[in-house]
Amino acid sequence: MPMSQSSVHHPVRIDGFEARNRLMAAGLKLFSEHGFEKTSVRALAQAAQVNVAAVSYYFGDKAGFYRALFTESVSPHRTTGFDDPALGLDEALDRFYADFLDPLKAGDEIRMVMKLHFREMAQPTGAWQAALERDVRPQHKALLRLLTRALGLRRPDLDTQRLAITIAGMAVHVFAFQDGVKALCPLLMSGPKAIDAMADRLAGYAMSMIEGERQRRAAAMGT
Amino acid sequence: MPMSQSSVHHPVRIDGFEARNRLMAAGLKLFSEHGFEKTSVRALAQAAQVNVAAVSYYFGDKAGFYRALFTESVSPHRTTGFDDPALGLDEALDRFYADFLDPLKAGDEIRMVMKLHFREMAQPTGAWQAALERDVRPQHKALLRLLTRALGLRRPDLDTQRLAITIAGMAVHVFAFQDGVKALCPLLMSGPKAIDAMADRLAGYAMSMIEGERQRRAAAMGT
DNA sequence: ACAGTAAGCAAACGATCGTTCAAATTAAAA
DNA sequence: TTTTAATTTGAACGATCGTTTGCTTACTGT
Repeated sequence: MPMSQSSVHHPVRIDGFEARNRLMAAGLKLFSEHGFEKTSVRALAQAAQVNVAAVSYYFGDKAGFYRALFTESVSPHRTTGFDDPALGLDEALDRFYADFLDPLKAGDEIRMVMKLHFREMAQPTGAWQAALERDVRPQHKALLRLLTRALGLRRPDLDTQRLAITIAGMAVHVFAFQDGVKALCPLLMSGPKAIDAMADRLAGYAMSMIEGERQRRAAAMGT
Repeated sequence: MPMSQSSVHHPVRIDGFEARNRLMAAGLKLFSEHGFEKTSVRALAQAAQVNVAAVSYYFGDKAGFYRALFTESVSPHRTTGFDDPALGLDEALDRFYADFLDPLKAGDEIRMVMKLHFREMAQPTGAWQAALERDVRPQHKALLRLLTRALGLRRPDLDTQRLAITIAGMAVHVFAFQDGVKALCPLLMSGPKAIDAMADRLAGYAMSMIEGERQRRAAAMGT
């Protein structure tokens, strides 16, 4: 078994971590490209230029390797503080969508992490459920707070939930189906400026939706 | 090659087409549940109560079986005629979302077909690309026509594309991530009445978005 | 009645998979 | 230097996979 930290009395050599890191990089690439099943341990070892037994040596087994890769990867969604009461509703939504779509402009790594995550949604192995509770749920709650405040409610109800799910879903959609979007209209998601424009439009859509919901509630109140 | 006629006298032996149909049913269930890779030919044969060789016999090989299953399955999205110019915009959107979300209320079969399709999106094997051109593209064009008319344009531009993608995406989202939605808020998608309510809200959201886009265009025109 | 054919079946094949193991290698510790 | 432990290695194992192969059964047409 590999040691995880260098002890004072018995320092270990650091070469081992490099092999581990190379495996992680190769795993992110291959798993996100071909999925868990179609990626063999031998292909991983060859891509990382390590021995076949390295996966078992460092991660126990293939599934453990995948789990480590999934949990140790940077969380792709980093929309923070958009529900700050000091922000106006339009500012909050602008920040939300800008932060959410930002990884689309970034390099390969984050995009590969995203692909891993969305693969998990369609074929949950349990690793995704943990990520949902840790990453998604808090953002949903924050969005719920923002909407509850914007609609002048004391507590979120079912319609607030519907609105929150849909507002977040618009951003998730362009992430998950960017290949399909590119097939339908290639210009929409190509280049950082197109991404920014999309985020801007999404924020506008959300504003309209919230305003419409406000009117719908007022009308329902009247009857 | 299999040929088959129904026997009148001694229906002891199973008709060839029945074995094929049983394989299709089992394949839809297992493939949508566990994916292509994790579904073995032996598991398929056992579930369909046929011999292991039946898959090769009727479909050539496992991949051919999957392809046949994917293409012969009923197309899950059947939103038709929502872009009829005789319909009002609100009526058109109502019909669009109602038709789109309708399969969520239906039995297991359509739901399994949907799961197959969304699996394909995350891990395209080529079968999905064909379905996109055949099923998705026409609906996108129809939605584009509807929006072009609603916005008073002569031809759709990039912003019209963004609007169309997003409006359709709201419906796709609740389909593709219904498990995630259920994890976040179980009440939202449980039962036919909840589905109807969701479709109703989505139509309202889309109306608000279109109205907002109209105003944004008018404002942009003024500057 | 008898050939012809579609259908069903058990068994086996070759390939690939994930994993294990014992020996070899390396570098730090004593 | 010797000792010790972490790492690397190539080979092999057992299991499972998709597919093929003869062979038997059941039915049809003449």
